Amino acid sequence: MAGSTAERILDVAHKLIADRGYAAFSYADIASEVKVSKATIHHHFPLKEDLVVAVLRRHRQRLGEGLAQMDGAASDPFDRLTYYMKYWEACIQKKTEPICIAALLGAELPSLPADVATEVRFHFADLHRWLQQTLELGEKQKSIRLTQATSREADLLMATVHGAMISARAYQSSAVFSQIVDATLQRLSPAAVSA
Amino acid sequence: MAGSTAERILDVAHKLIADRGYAAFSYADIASEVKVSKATIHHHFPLKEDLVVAVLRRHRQRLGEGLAQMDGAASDPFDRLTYYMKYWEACIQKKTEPICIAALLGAELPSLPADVATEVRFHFADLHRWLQQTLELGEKQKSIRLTQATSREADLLMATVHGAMISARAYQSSAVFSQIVDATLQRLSPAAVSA
DNA sequence: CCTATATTACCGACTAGTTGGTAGACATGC
DNA sequence: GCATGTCTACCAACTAGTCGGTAATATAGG
Repeated sequence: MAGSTAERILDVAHKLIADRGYAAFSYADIASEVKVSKATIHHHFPLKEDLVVAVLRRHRQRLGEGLAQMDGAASDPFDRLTYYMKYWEACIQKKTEPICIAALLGAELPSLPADVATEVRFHFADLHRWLQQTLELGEKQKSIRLTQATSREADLLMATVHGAMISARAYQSSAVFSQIVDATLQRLSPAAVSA
Repeated sequence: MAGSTAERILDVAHKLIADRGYAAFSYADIASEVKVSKATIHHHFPLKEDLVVAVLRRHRQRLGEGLAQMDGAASDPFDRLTYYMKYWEACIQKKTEPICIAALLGAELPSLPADVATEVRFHFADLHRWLQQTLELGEKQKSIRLTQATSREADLLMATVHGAMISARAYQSSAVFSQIVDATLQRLSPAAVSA
């Protein structure tokens, strides 16, 4: 029950979006869970688009903060990537955030309202930027081994993680995700060329 | 206008699912496009679940036929994988089938009716089986280079392709998909170890 | 060949319930 | 007084799904 009503609405909305995507959750669902009336939700977020955009903005801001924090905590770019992936591994395992909502909404993109779609694309751009920068630094410092241009490697990495989230859903197990993360990190590690 | 009414319904349903996922398309959408009444669709597919299960079954059957055909046409497992990926690349580029509906529905899994979810998981299992068999054969014949057990490599491959489909949506360009496919094939190729 | 009987495919009109969204009233606190 | 937050009550539009009925097409049996 922590946080303001608006924040609790965002929390539940985030959870429901992660579960069902855009179309399959309703204001009524949120209302019953947050224990406020539907009208209250409309007071804070007049349109469904507004609500989902707000959820995505918060998600994107948190991502930005998290990545910045990671950049501060770990000097080695390889470690940064490791932390990023292990963070998601923990989320999926503990089911606190079983999938990245931007990945889910990315799949549904053609049917999303324009401003929601824009916000989803911002997330992809943000994540791509961080991944590319991290890979580039790692390549310079020789702590990451690449075979493609950093931009392409960033795309490959992002796709792998998103796909792994979906597979974890399909298999109803976080093990696939862990294995894919481990294999990916091993591929990027300069140490173990053939172990 | 080719095919029976039931087939045309399945065609449009498949297209709409690929666009919007499960919840965001309606019988009315199909009715207006196929130019039959809603009641007609219910006549052929009583429940929405039935319709989507039928779409998935047909999709899975076509996949099976396509893979079997590929196994017959190409003796080299590496070529088979190449054909598989290039097939999707063409679909995405020409927008004939902009995404694998099983991947999209995989992301929406927690909110799907049980029998639809089961059918989605069948698709994952089928594809995994074929990938693993192909990788295993390729490893034996030394036409494919792996660093993990074939089952894990199959999971990695599937996740990469699915994630690449979502990225293509987000970037509104098939280029990302092509690049990811090329990088992946290069990684699996035994020839160019470092080019 | 010619009825009688199913079966299939289709439709307009309907139902019960849900959807996102609105209007207006009532608190609470600055 | 006025802004903020919340509520009940409401709405039009849409949802999946049903109903009763019609036309056409088989499939019989005599």
